[in-house]
Amino acid sequence: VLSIVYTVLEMCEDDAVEPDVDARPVAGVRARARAALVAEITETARRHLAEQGAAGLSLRAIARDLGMVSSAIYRYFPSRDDLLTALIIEAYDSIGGAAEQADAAVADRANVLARWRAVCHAVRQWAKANPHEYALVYGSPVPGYVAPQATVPHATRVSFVLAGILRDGLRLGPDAAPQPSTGLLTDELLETALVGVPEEHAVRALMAWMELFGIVTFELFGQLVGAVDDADAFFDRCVSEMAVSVGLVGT
Amino acid sequence: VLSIVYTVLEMCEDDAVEPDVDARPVAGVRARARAALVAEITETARRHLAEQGAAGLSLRAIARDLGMVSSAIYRYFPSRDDLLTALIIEAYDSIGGAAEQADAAVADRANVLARWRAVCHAVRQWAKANPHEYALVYGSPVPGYVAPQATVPHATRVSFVLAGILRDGLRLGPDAAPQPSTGLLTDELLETALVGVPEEHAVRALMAWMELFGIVTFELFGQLVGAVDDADAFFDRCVSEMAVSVGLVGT
DNA sequence: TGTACATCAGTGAACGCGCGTTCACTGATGTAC
DNA sequence: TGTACATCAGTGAACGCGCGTTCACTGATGTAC
Repeated sequence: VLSIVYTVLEMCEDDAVEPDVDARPVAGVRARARAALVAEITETARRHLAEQGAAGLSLRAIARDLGMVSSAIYRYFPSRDDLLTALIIEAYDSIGGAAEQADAAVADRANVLARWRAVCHAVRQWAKANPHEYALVYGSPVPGYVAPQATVPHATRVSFVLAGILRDGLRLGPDAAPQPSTGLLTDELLETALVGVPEEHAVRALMAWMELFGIVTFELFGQLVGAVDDADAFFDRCVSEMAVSVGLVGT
Repeated sequence: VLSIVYTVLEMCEDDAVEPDVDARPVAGVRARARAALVAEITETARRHLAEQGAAGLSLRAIARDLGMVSSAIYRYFPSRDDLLTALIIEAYDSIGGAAEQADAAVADRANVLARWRAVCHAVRQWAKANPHEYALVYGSPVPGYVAPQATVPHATRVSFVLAGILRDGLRLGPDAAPQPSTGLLTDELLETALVGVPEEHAVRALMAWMELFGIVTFELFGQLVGAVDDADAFFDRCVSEMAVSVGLVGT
């Protein structure tokens, strides 16, 4: 079912990896036109998502916007759900990229507190700039839709950034030995993102991660109205508190 | 617009407050039939919500279930949004009631840790038992719908329970003097739920509140798949950690 | 290099379904004199 | 107590709109000999 999506990803990579695409202009004219249209459809869908949310996403409306007939979309996406999957992956990559960029922008790699703060603020900024994309991936599940396994690596990018900062803060090299299984967390987690992190810190790391998204979600979905005056300052304060509880700075 | 909802609430109260309703059987036969039907509609809507989520909520389907014509619903609810409002209020009251009950069930009122844990677990249990209701109030906003002011008091019930426990833990009487405004939190909050709570504790209380719902949301919406093995034990551990960070128990 | 065939993009019509809301109307229930 | 009138519940048809998906088809683009 997802073959199209994979095809798209492959094509995008092809475009990026193959610089001399003009050297063979004959072959793949159709393929390139196809890739361009897939991109155009996804982009239009992304715009509709941003404007009206996932519920208002309609193949017909997208086709209308592109000046084509609705059935033509089926040449590129086998169904609405596959288009949704493409958008979900895009959203995860977008927020994940924002987090990675914010982390990388801190020159002093040893300043884990600055990196932590940068990433948290980047997540919040991204969410505020893309509320519907955020709701698509971190809000209520779309009814009747189950995210395919292919989305997972994209979904974990933010957590890997945060975990990396924590590991740097704890001075754990990439060769750290995995901690014994705690029963609470999966071996998968303890052997990848949180490898070498003691259980106590691992749990608190997960908590801070959920807290970060809990705060962003509550602010974005309007649950803080009437409770918080200065949302920016409040969030900054929360980020600092979380940095302490996660062990990045001493109390 | 919400007059119907108010009418419903009034009626329900009337039924509860007035025990000798049979003493005046003539007057209000129509009114009682009306109240019964409003209740039936809301109940059917609640069932549909539980089964298919807010997106699948349709006046026509509800009318069909009740064996009446779709336009008849408009005798009781002026629009779909008003029905949604009724459901939102019901959901908030349901989870709020669950929290209050869990708190009240702890006999030893001085054992604030036990009360804290009981309420947190009640919130999670309610969410797991009523995922669509939870998503309705704590998930993505329903597109095109803005919650009227009337929902606010129902929405705050859980937070009042948690705040009450915190205030008991800090041994603050009901006559505590409000703390000076911090600039972060609203005066409204500092003068009601968190009256007398020092700013440091107030911020951490809000954080724990958001964290609680962040955890429940992530678990419910599937974000923890692959990271957590024993969800029950993990949640319990989180609740204990939060109790510490909020100042209910010493480290 | 030219031709025959296969592949593919896009069309247009249709299927079958759903929805919220309005409106004129019938009949029953309550109310005032 | 009985009658005239007003209120209200529920009907049935209609408006106007949307959607995802299928299918037979045309015409253009690529491919193999």
